[in-house]
Amino acid sequence: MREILAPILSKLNQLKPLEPADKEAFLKMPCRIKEVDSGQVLIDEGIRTVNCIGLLSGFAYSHQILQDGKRQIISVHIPGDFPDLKSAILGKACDTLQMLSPGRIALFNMADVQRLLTERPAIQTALWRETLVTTSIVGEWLTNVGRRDARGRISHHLCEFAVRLRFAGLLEGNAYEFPLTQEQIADATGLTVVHVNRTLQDLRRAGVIRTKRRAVQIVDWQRLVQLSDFSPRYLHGKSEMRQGDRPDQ
Amino acid sequence: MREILAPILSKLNQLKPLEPADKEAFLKMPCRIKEVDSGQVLIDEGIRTVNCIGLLSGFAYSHQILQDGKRQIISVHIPGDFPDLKSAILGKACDTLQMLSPGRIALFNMADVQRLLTERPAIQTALWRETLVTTSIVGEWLTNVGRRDARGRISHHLCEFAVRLRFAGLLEGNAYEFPLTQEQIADATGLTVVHVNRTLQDLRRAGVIRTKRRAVQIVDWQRLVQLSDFSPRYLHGKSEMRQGDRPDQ
DNA sequence: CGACTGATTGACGGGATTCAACAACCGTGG
DNA sequence: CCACGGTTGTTGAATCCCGTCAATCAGTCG
Repeated sequence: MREILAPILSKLNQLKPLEPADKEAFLKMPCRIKEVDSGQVLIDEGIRTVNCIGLLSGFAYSHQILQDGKRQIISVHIPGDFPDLKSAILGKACDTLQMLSPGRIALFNMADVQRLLTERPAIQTALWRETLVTTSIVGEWLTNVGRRDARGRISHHLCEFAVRLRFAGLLEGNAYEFPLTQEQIADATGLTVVHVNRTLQDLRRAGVIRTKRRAVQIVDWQRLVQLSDFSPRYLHGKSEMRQGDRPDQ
Repeated sequence: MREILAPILSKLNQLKPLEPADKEAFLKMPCRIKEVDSGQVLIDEGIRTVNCIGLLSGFAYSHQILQDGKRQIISVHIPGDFPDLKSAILGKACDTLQMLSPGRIALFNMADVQRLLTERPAIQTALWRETLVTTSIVGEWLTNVGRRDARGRISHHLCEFAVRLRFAGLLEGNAYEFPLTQEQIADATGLTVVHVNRTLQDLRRAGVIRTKRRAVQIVDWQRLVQLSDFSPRYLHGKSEMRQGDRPDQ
């Protein structure tokens, strides 16, 4: 029953091994399933949040907008994530959560979640760890934007996304759907669209990647890793992929 | 008794109101107090952590170093913080924690902390919230580095630091000790030392700030806020300072 | 006093931005 | 089926913010 929640449960279980009773308690929690469109706003900045969202399919992103209209993407969420956990626990959203692609979400009532957390400490630990891994990723993005050039920044994002998908069991080969437009890549990397465009061409010409619409194929994983100084340590994935490992192995 | 732990307890209590029993349980937890030097490394990248650190006095920072020697500072910690909570809960450090100034820390055994967390859920919530506020701050730094120019980035840091000190009860007037050297400011803002130096001169010449050694005096708070598009919302401080408020009011 | 760290300055170069088009691609509807 | 409008991707030229290199100055401490 409730197999639709499988991606979430599987992720929680990766973060902290759950006992059958934990899983049962989680699955018994009331929730509403909702189909959402690409571009749909799930949580808006400044909103008081009463629900907690689990992402079942599709991709989402959190971003902030400055007064002068500039935008920064803070994180990208993949199926299995709780993209607004921060807002939910702190009770106040300070960035906007929006879908990158059509998808499906599960809505939980915060009161139910709070009860679950006290009754099943393992689940609280799992969720806490999820927020910590998120912190870790944001920190890595900060390093990315602060200390790498355009090639490195974009390469790093491509690596990270591949490995995250892989940890979540959503990537088999070396090609995947990369749900960001060039403008969104720009807003995630602190660059401009124009420069992202040129840098992507650069990477293609160098034979490192191939792109087709929203799909990316990694041709030379080693080089991509080298260009971006990528090491998956910070993702705290269970399978402990070593640097230099290819995502398709 | 154990008044030395006051800064930590007070911060926890701000994040989540604690009952006397919570405070008592916290204070009864065994801990070791340690004086630390400026520059001392508390946790190194890649280390498995068995202790949990509370910062009692002085300032610390977390940073990552890339292969080519470039460095990015991820966060600055002030008294009352648990600067390595992430590493402690995830069990593995992926950045380096180092003192910015001489100070004093409290060392707790992770096993004791884990026990406390299950016995006193309010404390777990408080600590969880602390990690969430940290995430929030790192996200704001990301926006800072990704989407603001040098003036904005440095101004933003000055604002943030002032408000954080204020929330922690460590700032009365409009002047404070800013524990970062220009090189460290550069590593926090994704700039170079040279450019930080020129930008600081710029801010001084414009009559926005005054600096003397490691001390900063904010002359024109309004302008500093405007330059950096600063809004303290993301700090989730208890006193809900509105934008435009001056730190000395 | 020397040695060291941190702050400052100048000249020069380059990676990234800006502005302003244009092309390709998409789903939609006549 | 193709015309059409909107989004996304692509290109070129000029500009600039910031980086690089290298040297000097100022303060601190043993």
